[in-house]
Amino acid sequence: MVEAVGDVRTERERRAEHILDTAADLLLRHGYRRVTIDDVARSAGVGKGTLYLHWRSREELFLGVLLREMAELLDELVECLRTEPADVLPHRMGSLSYLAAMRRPLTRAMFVPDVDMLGKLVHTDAGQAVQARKTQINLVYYRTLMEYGLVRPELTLDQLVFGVSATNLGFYSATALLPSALDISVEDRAASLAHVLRSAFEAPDALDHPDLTTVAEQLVREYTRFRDVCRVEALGRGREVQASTTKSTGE
Amino acid sequence: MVEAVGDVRTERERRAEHILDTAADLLLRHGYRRVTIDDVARSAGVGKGTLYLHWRSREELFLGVLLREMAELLDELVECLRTEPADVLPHRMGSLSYLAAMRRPLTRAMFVPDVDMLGKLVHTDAGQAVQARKTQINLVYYRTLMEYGLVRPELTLDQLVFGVSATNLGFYSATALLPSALDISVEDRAASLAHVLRSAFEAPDALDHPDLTTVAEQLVREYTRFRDVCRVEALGRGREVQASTTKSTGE
DNA sequence: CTGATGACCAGATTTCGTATCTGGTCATGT
DNA sequence: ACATGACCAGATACGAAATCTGGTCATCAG
Repeated sequence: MVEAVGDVRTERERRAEHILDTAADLLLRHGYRRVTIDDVARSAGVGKGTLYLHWRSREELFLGVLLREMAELLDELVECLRTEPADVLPHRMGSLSYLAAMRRPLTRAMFVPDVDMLGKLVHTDAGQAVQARKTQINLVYYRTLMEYGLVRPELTLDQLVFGVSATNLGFYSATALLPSALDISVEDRAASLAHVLRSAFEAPDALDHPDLTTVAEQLVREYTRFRDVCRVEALGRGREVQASTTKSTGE
Repeated sequence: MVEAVGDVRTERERRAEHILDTAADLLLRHGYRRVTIDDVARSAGVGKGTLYLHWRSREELFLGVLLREMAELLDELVECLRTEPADVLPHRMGSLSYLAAMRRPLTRAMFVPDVDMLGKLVHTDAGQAVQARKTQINLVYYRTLMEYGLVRPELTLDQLVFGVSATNLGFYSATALLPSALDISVEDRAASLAHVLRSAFEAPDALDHPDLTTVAEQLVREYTRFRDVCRVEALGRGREVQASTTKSTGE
């Protein structure tokens, strides 16, 4: 087993971050379809092969960009939860997520979805895997809310998950699909979403719930963990050193 | 002016309906992209030119199919409203519409939207015009509800329109975009939509409102009128007899 | 004379072979 | 040990020729 020197590891990370910065910039300016590996390498000032030292394919590289974006978004949410525990409530979480996602072009494109910017990226198998992850963390969220009685007691978990997901989907898609949505400010749209989520899914007395802080802390823990996973995966595993020739038995 | 014998007019209509039947069948089986004007004419057993006696273009013909489908859907809703005035309430209307739309492959494709079946049809200018019509009739519906105090009093018309539209959009899109939606029956999805619409937009005492029957009747009138417009437009205006050469002054 | 028809045409679409581009590898250099 | 860019196969873009199809209208039937 190799215990690398701290410096080396950090250097790798810095480079990976820099490449992601470049890729994000190009992605934003030209769209997934038009940005080539060579473009990214040249703009980042590294050799093309170097990219493959971090990510196994073009797809993984750009997925890394998206993952890092998600991580930043999670950071924002965690920050909110820390300063204001009541933000765990579905209607607060919902509108905060909506606003945060809409503020960032890349996440907005991801949710809307902007086919011109991200193209087929989200529809690849790896892209679906990311979506699945998001679903998974959401499930944790819903389950926790339910456990602590913050949602309407008459709802089953399935009903909650489907209902909230469908509702959110509608508001996210509205930007692109409802022409009338353009006449309404983002804030008003977020407020509308909050209203729907609160009245349809939130327990009436949720705001006065005694365990609000506990739930918030628990969610902060979960989200932080998930954010870290996203961060790490964003930087790429590179080509796993596969002991092919030498049967290195751990030395 | 020509007052045609009743028979002739009916004959025209019968033919138009028959052509629409054929077109609908082909549309369902092969999709908009693949069905040609010749296919429809041949299958319907009429000359190609005959189609242009009813519709000005291929696009209008297939839009006719959709319009007739919408008319049938409206018929269903009107029937519900007649037998049960309480169905005017947003949550009832919402789930009834959802169920009716999902039951019919063509309307489902229209709402979902199934890009393979309808292709670019809905995105043409004429297609957008149909959408605009739908928006318009919806506006009438919302305005009426508001006028009679059947929706939450704190909501403005804009908030109501946007909120309900976005919510609906989410549930309609869920079929295609949320993988988890497939594990839930159509009825349960409709029930979920109803729950959201009721709790978010409906006045708490709406069910006991004294004017429910009046509102239902008014809506029946509006919807019937709209349905008739759809029916007529579905059969096509054909080439308007444009007195070009002869200045026919009624003779 | 009215109304239906299908041969006809221009423009759109598809096909298919060629040329270019690009993701990914790896021998080489540092 | 690690970074690099020349290199290659397969994907993609391109373009011209061939085919198809929406729409028209001269012609014909009743």
